[in-house]
Amino acid sequence: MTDEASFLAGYDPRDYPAVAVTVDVVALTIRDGKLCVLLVERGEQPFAGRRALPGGFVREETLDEAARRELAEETGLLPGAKDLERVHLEQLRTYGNPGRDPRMRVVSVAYLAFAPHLPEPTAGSDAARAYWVPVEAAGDLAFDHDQILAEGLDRARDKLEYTPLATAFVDPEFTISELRAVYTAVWGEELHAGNFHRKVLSVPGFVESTGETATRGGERGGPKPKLYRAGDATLLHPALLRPTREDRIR
Amino acid sequence: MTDEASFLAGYDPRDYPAVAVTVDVVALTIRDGKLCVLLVERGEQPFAGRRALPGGFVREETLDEAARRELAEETGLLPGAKDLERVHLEQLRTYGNPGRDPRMRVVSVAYLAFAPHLPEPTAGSDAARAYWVPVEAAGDLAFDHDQILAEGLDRARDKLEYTPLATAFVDPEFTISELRAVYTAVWGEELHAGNFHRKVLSVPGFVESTGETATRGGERGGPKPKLYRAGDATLLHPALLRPTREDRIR
DNA sequence: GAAATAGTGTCTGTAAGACACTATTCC
DNA sequence: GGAATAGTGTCTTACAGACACTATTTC
Repeated sequence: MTDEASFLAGYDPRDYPAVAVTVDVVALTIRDGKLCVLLVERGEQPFAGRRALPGGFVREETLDEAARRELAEETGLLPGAKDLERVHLEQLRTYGNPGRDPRMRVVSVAYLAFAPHLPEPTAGSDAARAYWVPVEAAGDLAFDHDQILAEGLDRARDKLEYTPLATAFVDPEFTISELRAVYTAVWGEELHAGNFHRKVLSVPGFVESTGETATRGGERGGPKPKLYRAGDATLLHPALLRPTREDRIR
Repeated sequence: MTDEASFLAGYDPRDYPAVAVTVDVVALTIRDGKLCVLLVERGEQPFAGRRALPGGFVREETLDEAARRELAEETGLLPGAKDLERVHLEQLRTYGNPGRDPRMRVVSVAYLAFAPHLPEPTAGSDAARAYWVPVEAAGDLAFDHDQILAEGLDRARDKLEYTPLATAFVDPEFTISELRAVYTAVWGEELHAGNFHRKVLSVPGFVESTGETATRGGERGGPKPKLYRAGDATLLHPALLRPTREDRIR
């Protein structure tokens, strides 16, 4: 019993306690100036009728592919659609406490998705029960999804500081004000417009000018702003730190 | 078929492709001024004889517990030992590409462990083939463990900047020089002793003085340094940034 | 015209890094 | 004594945040 075949035989999955692997997606976008998360209303037990993060079982695919597929199914976007390709996806954390799903042992790999304004998902059949909910109104989710959402929000807030993630929430061409609106929506804090403007332009590779100007000013007045697109930086240096809160340190 | 029992029945694990869930641990420590990782020599197929990260199947336990148990088994430390409790453990990332294990679909939750100098693991039977290896000599591992190790090292280097993680690598009472030695070992860069000293003391909650002084100076001379212990900060503010390297930004 | 916004100028306090220097200890 | 280290002082430069101000645009 030393050849490889015997070891392969020795690892019959039925020898081990059954574990299911799922992906759950914390998909964030900004609608009407508010940070929103994509939720689905569960039609099945357990937690039937409760809201939950979109997710499902992993198939013969990578974990990343599973997350993007689930997101496509729940938003009603076609796999391969331009909108979907622009969605930034990254792994958040894996949740696997025994008992987190009453049916069986389920280990869930949570993903974080950042999207510019996607259409309201009403088209596809799978997506019929999915909708965007402002994060402050997104409590009381099924399973341990409250915790997953909370950690996803923390991660998103952190990453705005030291990565150009905010550009994933806006159109390919954007104004500095639109970018600032992302920060205020995600952080829930007002930022000084003038200082923010200078700061963004001073960070190498954060944004680059398109040379163009918007066709009109703001709805309530103001000059036509210049347009920018995302630069080639993957890290912001120096970082764009949010106002320090003592309680984040201890 | 609308009651919960029928749904539970509907989720018989044998309806789904078999997936195994494991934990793998990137355990880091500093020995002789070098950053080292705990590796095991595999005795079984696949990859028999190759070095790999310690790990194993998840049982009826949380993922965190599984990681700590695996670490205990491979280091030969007793579960519950003081040394083991002082090890800082955190989840790194989950790896689940199809084909990463030739036997079957294996999804591995990788953990990062930071330990002060643990004994060389020669005692227990499981630990007989485990040893600490300087990270620069730790290439060519089994499975996708090279990638896991690389991402673990990246994470460790990042976390030294903005968390008091370095204190997890030293004894409960330590000198500023010992702390600096952690930074130089993990970052692989020399740091200016004077500026480092002042910086560490200026960050609120990073270290606190014990009031004591070491019983003797350095091996090659120098005054008796003061002793410190870890403070109550969970984030360093302002952060202790490593010398900026352009290539980390793009 | 009134109100709002884009973008810039300036000042202040804090922090990082370079360099210098003293005092102390080990060999 | 010689060499290494602990710890502090000082100077320069960079940056964050506060505040002010002008120019431009919408209603």
